[in-house]
Amino acid sequence: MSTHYHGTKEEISALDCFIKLLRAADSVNNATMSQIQANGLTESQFGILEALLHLGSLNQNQLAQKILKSGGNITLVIDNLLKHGLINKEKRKDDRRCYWISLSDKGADLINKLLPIHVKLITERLAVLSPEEQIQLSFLCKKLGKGRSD
Amino acid sequence: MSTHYHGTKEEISALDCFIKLLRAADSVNNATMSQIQANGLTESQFGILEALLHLGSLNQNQLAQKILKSGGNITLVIDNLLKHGLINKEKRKDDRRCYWISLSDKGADLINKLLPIHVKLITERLAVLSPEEQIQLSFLCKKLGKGRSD
DNA sequence: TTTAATTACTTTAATATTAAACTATTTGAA
DNA sequence: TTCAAATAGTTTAATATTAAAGTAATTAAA
Repeated sequence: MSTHYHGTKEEISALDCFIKLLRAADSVNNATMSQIQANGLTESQFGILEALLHLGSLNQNQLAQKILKSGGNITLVIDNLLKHGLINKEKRKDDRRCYWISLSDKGADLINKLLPIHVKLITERLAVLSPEEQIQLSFLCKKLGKGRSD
Repeated sequence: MSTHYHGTKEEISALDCFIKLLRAADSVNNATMSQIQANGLTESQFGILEALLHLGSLNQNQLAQKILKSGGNITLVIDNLLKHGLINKEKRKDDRRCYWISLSDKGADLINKLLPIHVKLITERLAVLSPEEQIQLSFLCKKLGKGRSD
């Protein structure tokens, strides 16, 4: 257990920071999952409903960029949301390559019901940090996110 | 686009912080992916090889806890690593419910080759933060991770 | 010692996820 | 105008992921 790779101070600090970052993100995210699952949704499905609520009708490409998933993935998740009657999908008249994806009444009801609880869960979880600490964390994360390759 | 849910200041701050946290974690993580994929591994496979290098032989339960995945998932990923000849799996003599999972020579060579590059990629990515900022971020993330439900 | 509870792992069914190859449509350039 | 390139979405093949139900082995309790 001590023959393997050992890093410099810089590397140890970076790795430590990285693993804590992953765990923290995972941890807060997990706090929202039981709510979502209890309502028969997956995380991706919830993400799409949320985007549609905030942004109105979108095509699949726009959704893919919003929730950072591949086009093929969106096709499938949209399909599952359709099966559950939570969204509408209609071919655009002005560009027949695209579809307008929008919330159905049922979908709008559901996401409007879930979102306040979702926000509350996240807020409670983040409340272990003071307002100043939250601003600090946002700042540091923003800096890290800058290197995005998409 | 303005009929939907609007939160309190506290909620807005928490949501903003949360989304940035997710994006940052995703972003740094993605920086390591091409290395891993270019060597024919998935992220989970890499995680298991890494754990085995650091900790020596483990059973599947221990691996599941290490990489925070379900037991069923471990069964599958172990199976795929076996197909690639990267690990060994042998029934324990003292407890025939368990298996010892360990690195094969091929697996050890691979992870020993990849890990230094992996560490370098993460360190470079984290270098946008000063040492003090990294300590700050670790501290804040640790606080957030405390609420883990596992 | 026999049986009940626990533990380790597997299997199944459903969904997710991606890259890559593909179809259909639109746009733009010769 | 015509055809090449770009764009939107689908499909396929491979892997991941989980919860829940199932099998096998061990432990503990009656």
